[in-house]
Amino acid sequence: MPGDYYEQTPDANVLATEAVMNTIATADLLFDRIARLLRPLKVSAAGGLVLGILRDHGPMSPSELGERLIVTRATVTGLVDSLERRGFASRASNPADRRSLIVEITPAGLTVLQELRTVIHRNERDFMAALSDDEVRTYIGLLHRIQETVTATSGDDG
Amino acid sequence: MPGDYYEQTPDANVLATEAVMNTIATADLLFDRIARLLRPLKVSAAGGLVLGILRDHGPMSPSELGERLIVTRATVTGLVDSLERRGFASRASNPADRRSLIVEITPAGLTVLQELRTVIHRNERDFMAALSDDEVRTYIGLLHRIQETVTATSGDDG
DNA sequence: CGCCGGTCGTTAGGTCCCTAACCATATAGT
DNA sequence: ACTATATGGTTAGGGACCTAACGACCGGCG
Repeated sequence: MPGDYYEQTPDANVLATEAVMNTIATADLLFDRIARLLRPLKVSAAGGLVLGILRDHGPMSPSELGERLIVTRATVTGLVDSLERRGFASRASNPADRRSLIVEITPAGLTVLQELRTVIHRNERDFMAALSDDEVRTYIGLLHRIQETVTATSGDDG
Repeated sequence: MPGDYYEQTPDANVLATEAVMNTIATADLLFDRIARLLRPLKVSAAGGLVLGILRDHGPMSPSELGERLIVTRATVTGLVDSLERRGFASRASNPADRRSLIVEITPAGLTVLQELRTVIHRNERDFMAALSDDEVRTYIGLLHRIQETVTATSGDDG
């Protein structure tokens, strides 16, 4: 079914197409499973990511959060709004720069983060259960090389 | 940076975690590149997917489209709305079942689909350029096995 | 000192996706 | 035949993401 997308085009490279489609399909599957696991905890996957960064690297500005998450500042505004609403993070003004803010994880945030990590770890192992450790290592190596290639590709649409 | 998410939890399996995080990161990267390539054509990645299915398998109901895309009927409503607005697809009523509709690709849709496929194929090859054919085959094989495992995982959050 | 470009966070508006609820229609069970 | 249930598409509402533009503020340069 992924093949539905790209067929019957003269310069089609079926192998590359299948690889790309399957990468996206697999990630969607994993992301969906993780989102379902997190739902009872009232945190989104992105929200959990923010909490993890905040806990592991300490309070920081929305801009820095955006850089680490690789999302725009506008997106961070929404994510922090959501976390603040639920009491998992808080915003404080930065005395050193009146333009900027400092986002911090709250005690409630730390608690939920711990639960979240426990739940996810338990399942991640299951997701990769079909692969041996060596195969997982090979898999990760291939992903890294693809990432490098894609990152280097500025995107020639001509 | 993917490691930021899942650290310092007793039962952490670093290898599995890294595999999951990298899968999602790689897919995000690929998806983003594809979305950028498509933007000038005024079609979203999802919209392109719909056009491809419509062209390769003929007119069909929104429900069937949803099954093929693995998205809900509600999502299909929005996608078809968007395609219809741009003149790339059309809705007709199904004489055999008055509840249901038949979605069809228009000539303009066929044109844009052809452009879209050409642009994407050219780039897909580049994305996988760092890997040999054998490596791509190995990669696809690993993805398939992960997909099967994850699909089989009902999601035990206990 | 004053201006001017750059950065900070937010808002506005848009897309894709979801769940839940709705109405219209179809079909099965009695 | 009539009712119960299931299915088809839409709507309503929400979340994560984007781009573009805004007001507030910082820093450097003349």
